[in-house]
Amino acid sequence: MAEQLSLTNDRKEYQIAYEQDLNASQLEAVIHTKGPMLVIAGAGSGKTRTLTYRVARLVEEGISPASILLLTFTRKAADEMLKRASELLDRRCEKVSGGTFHSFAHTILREHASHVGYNPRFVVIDRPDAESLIGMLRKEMGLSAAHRSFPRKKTLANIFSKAINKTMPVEDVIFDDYPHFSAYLEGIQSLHSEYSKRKVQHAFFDFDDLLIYLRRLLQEDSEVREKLSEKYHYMLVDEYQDTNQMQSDIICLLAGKDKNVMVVGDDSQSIYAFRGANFKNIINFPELFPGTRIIRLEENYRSVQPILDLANVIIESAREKYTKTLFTKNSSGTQPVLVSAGDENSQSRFIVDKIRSLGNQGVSLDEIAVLFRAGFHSFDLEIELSKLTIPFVKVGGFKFMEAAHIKDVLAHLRVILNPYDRISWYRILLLLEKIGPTTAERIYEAIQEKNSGYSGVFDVQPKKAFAAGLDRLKDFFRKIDPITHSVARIGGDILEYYRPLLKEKFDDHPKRAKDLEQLLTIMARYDNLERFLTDMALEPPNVSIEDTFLTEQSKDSRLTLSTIHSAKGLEWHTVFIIWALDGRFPSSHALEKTEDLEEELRLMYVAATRAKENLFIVYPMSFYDRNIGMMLNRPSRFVDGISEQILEKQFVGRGGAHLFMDDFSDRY
DNA sequence: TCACGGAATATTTTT
DNA sequence: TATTCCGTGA
Repeated sequence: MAEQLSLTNDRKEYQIAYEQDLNASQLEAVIHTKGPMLVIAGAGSGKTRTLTYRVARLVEEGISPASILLLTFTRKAADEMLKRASELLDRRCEKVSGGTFHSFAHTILREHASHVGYNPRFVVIDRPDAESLIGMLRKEMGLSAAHRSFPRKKTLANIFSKAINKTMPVEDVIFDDYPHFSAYLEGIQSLHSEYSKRKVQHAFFDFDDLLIYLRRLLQEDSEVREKLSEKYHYMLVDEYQDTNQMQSDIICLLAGKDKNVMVVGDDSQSIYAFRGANFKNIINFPELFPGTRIIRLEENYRSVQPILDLANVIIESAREKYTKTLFTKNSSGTQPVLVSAGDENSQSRFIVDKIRSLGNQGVSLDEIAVLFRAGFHSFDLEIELSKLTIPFVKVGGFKFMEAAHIKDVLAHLRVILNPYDRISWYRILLLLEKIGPTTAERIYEAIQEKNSGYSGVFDVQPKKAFAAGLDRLKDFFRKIDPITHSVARIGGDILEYYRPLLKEKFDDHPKRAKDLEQLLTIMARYDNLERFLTDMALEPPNVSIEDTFLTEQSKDSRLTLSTIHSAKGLEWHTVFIIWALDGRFPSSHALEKTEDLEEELRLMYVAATRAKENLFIVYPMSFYDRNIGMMLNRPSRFVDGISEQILEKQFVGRGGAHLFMDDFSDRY
């Protein structure tokens, strides 16, 4: 404390007017210098602002930017904060190390992987890659043939990842979350160990491995650990409620002796427990770091009071939490409404009608969002919106990097760097006419036998059926030279080779060809192939496929459809939450376990606190869910029975009031 | 062995 | 909506 005072007294002149720009609690967090600190930041309480100012403050105090490490969950978040800090202060802030846990792990491991016995030339594989590897193994091991309902590869990847992230054996994950697969326990376990083995063989690191290996490195190599904790003398961690055990361990290991760790989060907004996040990390932090200063940010700068009142009521029933009550100085505003619609379609039509009248009041489409529990909940609404040609974006939908055609192109690049990459060879070979899994396997083996990198493919003797296709592939590989050719040049060659295949494979090839052009522009920014591929896995450009296709003007005014998960941290003038039907939200999957139900509750809280001015919570009055064979007809338990004073009730009949839909399309 | 078609299926997913 | 999976015929 004394030290801190002297610091502030010594240098009275600051470029930034901290006292003016921040409220009392924010200021307290920002000027804190030494020792651990936990900031409990309620929704809309200026969390990002606080982090940004603190980065600037540390730099202004004379701390070297390179010794500050800012860890976030998305690259975008880190970039954004550092950019803002630079605008506040000066360009020194750009030198702060910032990024995701995964990209940080990647950087460290590239340098030190060999210290713990790993191949430093590892390849980072993303989720779909991991899934296809699992899919291949499942087939090889004959598991799907033996049992009709053996889990799908996607499910398997989920199970494996969950086991890692929750630090649990696979067995327990199945027992807890997938009891219906317990009959296949043995098969799943042997598949899992095979998967781990193959990853090591191929030097594949999946996302989880990055964290595991980093932790292991820090645990086992004290020299590296000390070097790093010396280097990153100040750590700031965002969204701490969504960290898992591994991430918390990593922070502890890095904290060094001064423990200048600031973590920021909101336990009430923890919504990733299903994949291993442990919101108790936030509650345990002060125990882990004795002497932690705890600061609460409770003043909300986003929503009107009636919305906060509802949010506070919703979260009140959470069992384990840091208590905080959001308030705002903005006390006016309209009440949130619970809307009961006839059926799914009248729910959709209610939204459409409401959007129309909001449009008349001058609220543009990009200020409105429709939020839901699961991706497919918006299908009916999407149809309705398309009918009326109302432009919308669905976020959390298809990712640019995960599209088949993009992955096809990347596969060609990957085998150049890593000729053992079985996933990519399969992908490349299966594109060719008359080559199926069996043939692909044979060719792959033949390539490996030569042990001469990707040029092993030159010696493969093709059968007549696929000779033409394979010859084209060989020609392509002969043409390139990874040493002298630029990334973009190789990319160009791939495209030339791939275009005919693209036309064969996809009906919508013109659209996809455009995506590929875009990919080529991205490649042009890289001079290192390895770098490019890693970035594509770890920090893919955040464009959805449709985005590349839209004109600039239609981009600025589109309605947002989003899962609640993808809406975290965002805000809109008007928010609709649809399918607020008990059994859908909370999901019927979550009804059995208290923790699961609690997470659903927090999800509702997150959804509600996205709204600035208007909040509509909508549900169809009755809906038959064939999966559980039940009629759902009660509103979500999280909003049912809340008094009219907090939550107004409305009814919309079947069909809705639908008068002026013809001329609607002209309006946007 | 491969290609194709149709049916079944689906919680959420920053990396 | 869009994938994934399986059965069928060539």
